[in-house]
Amino acid sequence: MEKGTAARIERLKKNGLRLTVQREVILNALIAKSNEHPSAEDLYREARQKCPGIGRATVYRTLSLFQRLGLVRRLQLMDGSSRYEINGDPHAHFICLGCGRVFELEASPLLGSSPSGKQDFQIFGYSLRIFGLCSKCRVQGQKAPSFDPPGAQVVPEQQPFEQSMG
Amino acid sequence: MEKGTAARIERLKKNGLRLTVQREVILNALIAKSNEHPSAEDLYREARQKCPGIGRATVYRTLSLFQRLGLVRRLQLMDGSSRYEINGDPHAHFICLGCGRVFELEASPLLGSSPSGKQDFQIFGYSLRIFGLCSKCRVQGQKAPSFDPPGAQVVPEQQPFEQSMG
DNA sequence: ATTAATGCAAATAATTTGCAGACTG
DNA sequence: CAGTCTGCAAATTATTTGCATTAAT
Repeated sequence: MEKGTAARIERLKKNGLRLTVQREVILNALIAKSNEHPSAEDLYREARQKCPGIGRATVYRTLSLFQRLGLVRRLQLMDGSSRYEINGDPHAHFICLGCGRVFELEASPLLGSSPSGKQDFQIFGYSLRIFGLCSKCRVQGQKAPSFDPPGAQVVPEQQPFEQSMG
Repeated sequence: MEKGTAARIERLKKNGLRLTVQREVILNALIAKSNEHPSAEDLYREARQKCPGIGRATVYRTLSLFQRLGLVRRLQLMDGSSRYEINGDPHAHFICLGCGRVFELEASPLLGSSPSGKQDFQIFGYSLRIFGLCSKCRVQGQKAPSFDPPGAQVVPEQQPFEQSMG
């Protein structure tokens, strides 16, 4: 059994949910691949290795369940697709617009104070995604693309455009 | 012509793109509805008022174009759907898990320092979404739901589950 | 035994694409 | 005019759902 599996299965049982082969296989796939931030499809393919008859619907249902249990966290990419990771400490993500890889930023570089007591809102959680180019995708000495000013959430597609207002 | 339209149309022309009725209508719909954070479908319906023959494909293509031009910003909700807003100053969003409304947090309460010089990454932009309940959706005196610890990106669905590891 | 969970296939939903014709510069 | 844009409809993609069957407790 993979590391960390036991406590998580506990959480299933505590809620009167059943432990099935499929759930265990998906959980283990998640644990094994968490830092690769797999898609549902990735997990489906991985799960199939151990459990060939498993269906996509089960993977989606299980991921949704795990999410509600707080076992996994869903991360949405800019293209609308979703990636999953085991729910550990909250952290920010760096998403490379070049290769699409997701990096974890342990220290949450942007976070000054914790999110509480603001406005009239009751805050449960947050998602901080930082977009840019990783070292491999960044060509040395190349200047920052002009199409994507800080604050914009732009995915480059075909040719970048001129943006200056002047 | 709506306020702010002129400068934005400039940006179109600067890039050798054509100004069409459809683009102008969509731009104006965006300017008018920006703080409601409309969906593509919302904008499609709005655009239809002024331009009945417009097709959804045009709305999507135009939004994608405007995004690449830096005119609009796309915000993804937790259910995977997208909302759009005119690209002004970068700011955080508060997304109410109760009613689904999106609020702007001008001051970006979580942001301590600016995102630069970290790791090996070249940072273009970021997206900070905070999830919780707005004042209307929060029942006075009701305790925070147990299903969603800070850092998790969980949408409540049906019954919440117990999460404690103990 | 009960009743939740699964697999399949069909249904959704949101968005994208191919293409012939319409319109802008 | 030339080339960009549009509308339509069909195609994609990711995900959800209905239902009969299987399996966990």
